[in-house]
Amino acid sequence: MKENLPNIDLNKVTLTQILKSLSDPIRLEIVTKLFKESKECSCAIFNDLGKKSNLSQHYRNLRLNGLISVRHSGIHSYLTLRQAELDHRFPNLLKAIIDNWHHRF
Amino acid sequence: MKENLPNIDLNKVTLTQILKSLSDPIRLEIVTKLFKESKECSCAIFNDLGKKSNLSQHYRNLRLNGLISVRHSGIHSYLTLRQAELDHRFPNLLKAIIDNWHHRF
DNA sequence: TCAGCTGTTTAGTATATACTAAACAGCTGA
DNA sequence: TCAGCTGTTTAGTATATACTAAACAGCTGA
Repeated sequence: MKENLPNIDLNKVTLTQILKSLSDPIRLEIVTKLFKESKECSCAIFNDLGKKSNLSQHYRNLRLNGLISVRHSGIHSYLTLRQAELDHRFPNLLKAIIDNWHHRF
Repeated sequence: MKENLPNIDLNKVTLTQILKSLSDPIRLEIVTKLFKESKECSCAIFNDLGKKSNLSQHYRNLRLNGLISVRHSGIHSYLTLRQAELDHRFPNLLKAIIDNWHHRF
């Protein structure tokens, strides 16, 4: 049984960490997709964004920077955007970024 | 007479460029200070943030990513946050980031 | 005129980042 | 049981980044 890693304490996550994490197009895409789904999603839905080994590192980055939590169940991994917690620590930030997602290119 | 460089066309600036530029603590500090002053500022007020050669590169980064305009006059350079234009292209983004500036560390 | 000022550019370095390929770990249906 | 699946980790690479020191450009007051 694969252990679920504990969530990062958001009180230790800085604004610049969040901005840097989301300044990568693939990570921004993942987070935006999770936001729009507004529920836990299997990693499988992101496979069109790149190689699995690369995506896995982006999941790790997002987890370590407090943006997502990761749950392992059976063969799959499931990602959840930590939206409520992020809104609590960084009010309006996530929404403002995602609302401007259409200018990502 | 030193030429003033033309401003970057904000329509060509992407969301990820903005986020990456502001993910650096020094640049975030400069932009926040310009926001709070809400007027053109001499570079001199940022000299406590680091070496001049390094700061100059950060000014360049901010200019190339559409965040500031730079005016040269006599011996000094003056920086202006392109707030209205940024708000037009990226609604609410700048404010949301600066409002969370206290969590930069 | 020119010493001394502000800010920029250049060259160089150390570190971080994004990516790939390959090996790997863990799970599950046949 | 085990082949084949999903996703992770490791090793390696190419590029980007942040920084410094030193040279430089342009301006100006004495």
